[in-house]
Amino acid sequence: MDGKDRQIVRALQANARMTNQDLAAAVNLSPSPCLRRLRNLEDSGVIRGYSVDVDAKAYGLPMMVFIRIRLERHTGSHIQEFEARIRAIDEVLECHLMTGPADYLLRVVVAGLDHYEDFIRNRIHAIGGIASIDTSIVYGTIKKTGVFPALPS
Amino acid sequence: MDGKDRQIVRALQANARMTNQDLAAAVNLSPSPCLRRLRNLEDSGVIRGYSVDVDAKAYGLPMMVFIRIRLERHTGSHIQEFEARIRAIDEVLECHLMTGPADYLLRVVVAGLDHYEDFIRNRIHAIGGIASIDTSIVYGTIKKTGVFPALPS
DNA sequence: AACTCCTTGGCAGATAATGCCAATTCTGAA
DNA sequence: TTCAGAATTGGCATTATCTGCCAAGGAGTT
Repeated sequence: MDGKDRQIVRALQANARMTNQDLAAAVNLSPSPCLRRLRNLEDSGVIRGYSVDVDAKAYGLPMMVFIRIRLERHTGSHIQEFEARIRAIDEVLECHLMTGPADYLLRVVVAGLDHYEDFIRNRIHAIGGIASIDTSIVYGTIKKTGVFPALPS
Repeated sequence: MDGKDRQIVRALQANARMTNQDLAAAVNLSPSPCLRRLRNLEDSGVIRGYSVDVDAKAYGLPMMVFIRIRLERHTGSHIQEFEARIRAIDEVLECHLMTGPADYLLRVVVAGLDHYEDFIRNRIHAIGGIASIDTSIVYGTIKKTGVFPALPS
């Protein structure tokens, strides 16, 4: 992982479907070594996968919610159980373990308030062992980028 | 935006660099109409762009932080100023306007505690008009997916 | 039933990906 | 400084993919 690899990463974060030729041009390499570096990044796990940024409202999921959750017990088995259940819920796009009063922060997308109520009642509360749930609904997104800041190479 | 478009979206969210032929096979279309649908989704803005999921630690940004910010004043000009300044900060990958006691939720990546202190002092506090800042450091990520839940087609 | 509109599938030329090999650059040691 | 070894690069040829065009199929309407 050197400066060139970081350049490749940032170029792809800005447009992951650019052709290898364009990518090579963007980072001042010829296509061959550029592709080899890319495969290395993929094989070594630095690049986890490629995704697409979709307008959730247009797709049919107009409501985005952040949820902070605190558990009643922090023993290993309760944590394992909770995390496994969370991973299995399709509406949960992200779940992070954090410092602070809440244990977890979840990012969730739903089709509306009805769907959200159903989600909380039948998916989250169904897990059990939850001490508190704190919901914040997203009004709007000021910024959303997948491009990392440049590092002093 | 019909069921087929949603299939295309989810397939690409799972692997945005798959070839059009593979995508077509995955959604039971031939390459031609599949590509046309894809171009439609791109041109209509449903697809905002393509990105790559990179291991931030391997890249050199081992620390991820969520920050909740409340403003002192909520007049239009203060809000515009704050949002414009936030958009210009490379370390801020996401910024959402939310319900609840905090106005904004930011997702930030930094190279370490020193970098974070510099970020708060010289980027965030420099904006002015901020009533409170509440930091939560991410210990680990339980789940992170770009794939939307399927909708009743 | 006939018409129209939208979507699809196949074909062909243009474009891009990728394995191989020689040439170059870089590194470390004498 | 000089040299040897290793890693990286660039070019080429083959293979695979993309993409515009046109005719065919299907759904909905009058």
